[in-house]
Order: sequence, then structure tokens, then C-alpha cells
Amino acid sequence: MSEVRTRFAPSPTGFMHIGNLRTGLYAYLFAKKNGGKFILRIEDTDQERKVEGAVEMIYRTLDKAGISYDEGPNKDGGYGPYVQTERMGIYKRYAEELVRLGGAYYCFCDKERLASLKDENGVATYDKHCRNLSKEEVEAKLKAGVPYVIRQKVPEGVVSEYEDMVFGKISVDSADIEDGVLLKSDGLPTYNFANVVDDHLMGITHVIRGTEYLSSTPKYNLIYDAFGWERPKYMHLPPIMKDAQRKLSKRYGDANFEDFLAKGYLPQAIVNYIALLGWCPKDNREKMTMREMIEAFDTDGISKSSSIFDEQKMRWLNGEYLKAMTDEEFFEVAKPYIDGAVEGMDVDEFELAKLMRTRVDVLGEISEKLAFLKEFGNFDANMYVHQKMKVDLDVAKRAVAVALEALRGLEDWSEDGVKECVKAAAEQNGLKGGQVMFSMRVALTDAAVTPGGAIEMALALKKRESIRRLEVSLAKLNEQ
RNA sequence: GGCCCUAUGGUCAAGUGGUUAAGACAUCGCCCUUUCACGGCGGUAACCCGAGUUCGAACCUCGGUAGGGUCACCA
Repeated sequence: MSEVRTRFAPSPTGFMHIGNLRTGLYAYLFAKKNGGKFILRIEDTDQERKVEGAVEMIYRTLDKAGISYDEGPNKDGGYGPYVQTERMGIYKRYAEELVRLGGAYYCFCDKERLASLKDENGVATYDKHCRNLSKEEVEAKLKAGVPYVIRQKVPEGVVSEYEDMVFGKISVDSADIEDGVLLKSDGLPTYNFANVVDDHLMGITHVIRGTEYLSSTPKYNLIYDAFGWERPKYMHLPPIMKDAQRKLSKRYGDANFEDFLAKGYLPQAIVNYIALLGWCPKDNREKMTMREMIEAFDTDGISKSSSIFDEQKMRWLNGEYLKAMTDEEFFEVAKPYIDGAVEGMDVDEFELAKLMRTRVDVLGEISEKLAFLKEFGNFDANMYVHQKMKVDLDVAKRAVAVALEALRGLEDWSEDGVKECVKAAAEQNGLKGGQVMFSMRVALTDAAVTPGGAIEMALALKKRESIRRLEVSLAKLNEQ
């Protein structure tokens, strides 16, 4: 058994949406699971659709996603070049070779003739007009410089079949397979021919790609056969959908990796989520590291039907990653977002990070969750009235006064320090701890809902600002 | 239209002839609690339809239906 070699062959025509990324991920997981090599090949033959910077984006995405390739454009493994435009010379040679082997033929039909072949559905099927041209006729036309293409000579009366690793047996009658163009009149290969040649030359053992190739694979297998090459194994992957009818689309920038990063998703959470879209490990685990995914990856856990991308579930998973972090780890990734939210304020950012960790699913939510910090000043007496907390205006006045009084002289502005201080003061004044805590929290923030309670708010705001706010709120309360 | 493929709750999914048809997200309720979250407990909710095979079918077969893919000198 030779070494497993898989490849990911994206074209640099825009964003990388998670469907593309997932295809690459599975090819990577499969290769690593089997101790093989994962190869990156850039398919940039479509110069028309080429997008500036897209190649760099592919490298960046793979890197952030934690998918590292063993061979690729800047990592030669002896099978290069790995950029298709740098391989242009070879395809014509192979096409001509295939003509010699009887698996292809020259075709001189012009566009007009081809267009006339359309049926009532507007679908044109080539009528094999040039398939049986004599050697002399071909020579003559070639010599006369008549433009030509090279077409695949699909054998007649056979059934081409193969065993797909996820879909099982796929078979197509050769009568349903057209003699497709392999080499265009400009001498360049069609995408699929280039693919076959490249995959063979690069020693790809397992071709992993989307289902759009499921039914045309028998046709390409016929090319391998005609060359006398060994056919690779195939793993076709069902599409990821935007909704029940539509696939995720690159053109509309759907669900693209970098957008999610910008929203504050962790790359490993995105990768983890997309691995689960269409694949389920034997033990049904959901949160997994790359290493665990490699370990658990197996072909029969891959589903045959398409799945709809659900950002809500990805958010949840991302939240799980966030919650699993230590406060220090979280602070590191959250810092930029917190900085933006508290600009110009003297607050304890680490304390705020601690509060945010269990309260956001994606980092981008931080600024809205922290917006209340700057909104102090919207005093509303109604916020102090809370039946369940047994707090009304009178209780609130006393509670805030008691808290303020006690906190003024407090040296130890720590969680324990503030807590003990407030609790003791409450007790001494015949108030329940909850009554003081609740009133104090509102007095500190002027907000009905805050991420965290009185103690957390006091720590985040630090002593000076806390005292100031309590004074302001108490004064307003006493005006009521 | 021809050919290929698919079909379990709203979503992701387990399930491979005998199950009270898992689990997760979402949703709803309760508990915990200094508001909010976190956490804990519980609820609602599914085998596309019709025939067959079988003692027995979500699972096997056939036929419908619905959806997707593909039929380019695009990639």
C-alpha cells in the first residue's frame, strides 16, 4: 500500500467560504489520519475570474485554520510546480499522447456546427462527428492550420463504474457520456483534464472534493484507463447549504472564514464546527481539537445529504471554547475588544474580561455588553424598585447610603474586601445582603441589567469612580 | 428534458431488521442567584408518501414525491 496523498485545489477567485474550507479540512484529516501527505495546489487557470490577493488569502486561511500542507507552492515535495499556470506546457503533450493511445481524437468542428446540435432544452451533445476521421484527413487539416480541439474518445457500449468512499457504487453508461473537450483550441487544457493529469502526476491517491463531480467521475476514470494509469479513490462530499435550496455561494460572500474571524469567532471553533457539518465521530463528540479530529476521522461518519449552515450552533460552540479558557487566556483574546469599548475610561479591564467570558459567544459582542459603562447618568427611580428583591425606593435610599458609608473607608478593594464590607454593613443596619447588593449595583450603573453584580461592578469601576457614582446616585435618590 | 445522487424534530445528527427512535443547537418551563449570565433539572418537537419482502421495517426492494448535482473550447 503506497502512501496516502490527498490534495486541496482551490482557485483564487475570491473569498474562501466554509464549504470550501471544509473540503480542504477533510482532505487534510484523511491524509493525517492515514499518516499520509496533504498537498495544496492552486488552480489559477481562470485568469478572467482571478482576484487580487486571493492566493495570499488561501495561505492565510489555511494557516489560521491550523491546516498545514506538506507540499505546495512554497513547499516543494518533488511533484511541482504546484501552481497550475506554471504547469501549462505539460497538458498538450499528454493530450497528444492520449490521441496516440486511442483515447482521444482531433476535432475540427466549429462553433456554428456545435451550436446547431442543441436539442429542445438547449442542451448540445456532441455528435462525435470527427471521431472517425481518417488519419489522412486529420493530417491534412492539421497541416492546413484548421483550428482544432482534442476530445476524449469515450469507449462505446461500456458501463463505467467506481466505488465512492461515501456514496458507494456509482455507475454511468458510456452512452450517457459525451466526448468532451480535453484540450481547447488555444492549446490549453480544460479544467477537468488538467485535474486528471495533475492528480496523476502528483501521485494523488485519494481525490476528495464536492459532489458536483460525483456523476462525471466515471468519465474521468475512463481517461485514467486510456492512459493506463491507476485510478485514485474518490471521496465526494455533499454541499453545505445556505438554506434548503441554495448552496453557500462564493460570489455572494456567504459564510466566509475571514468574516467570522472579524466577528470574533475563534478559528479553531470555526474549524471544529464545520468538521461537524457532514461528519459525525463514532462517539458523537462535538468539541474536539484538531488532533482529536484527526484521530477520530473516519469515512463512514460522513453523511450523504447536504446540510444547512447554522451560525447559531457555531456561536454556541465558539462560546464553549471561550468558557473553557482561563481568565488570562480569555483576557488576551478579548483585550482588543475591551479596549475599544472602554476607551477613555479608567476601569479594571481584567475584571471586565472575567465578566465577559461566560456572557458572550463571540468576541464581537463585547462592546455592546460593555456599553452600559458609559451610560451612567440615565437615572431612573423605577429601576430601584424590585419586588422580588424586596426593594422599594425607601429601602434603596438606605441601602445605597449604607453601602457608600461603609465603602468610603475601605482599603482592601478586592472581591473579598468589598463583599465582606458591604455584607457587614447591611447586617448592622438591618438590611438583607441582597437588598443592598441590588440597590448598589443599580446605583453604580444606572442600568437595569448588567453583566455581573454589585461586587463585580465595584471592582471593574475601581474605588474612586465607584464612590463618585454612589454619591451621585444617592443624591438623586434623595430628591425623589 | 437525459443521467447521477439524496430524504430521521426548526437546524446539525445517532441509528445498518426487533430501541420507550440517542445526543447537540434553538425554543419553553423550573431551580440556583445581588440584576444578567454560567451551571443544574425537565418539557414541546422527527423516521416524505405508497406498495412489497419479512413473524417484525427508520433500516431491504420497487414506484411516486420533493430537493440537489451535472449535461461549456468555465473552473
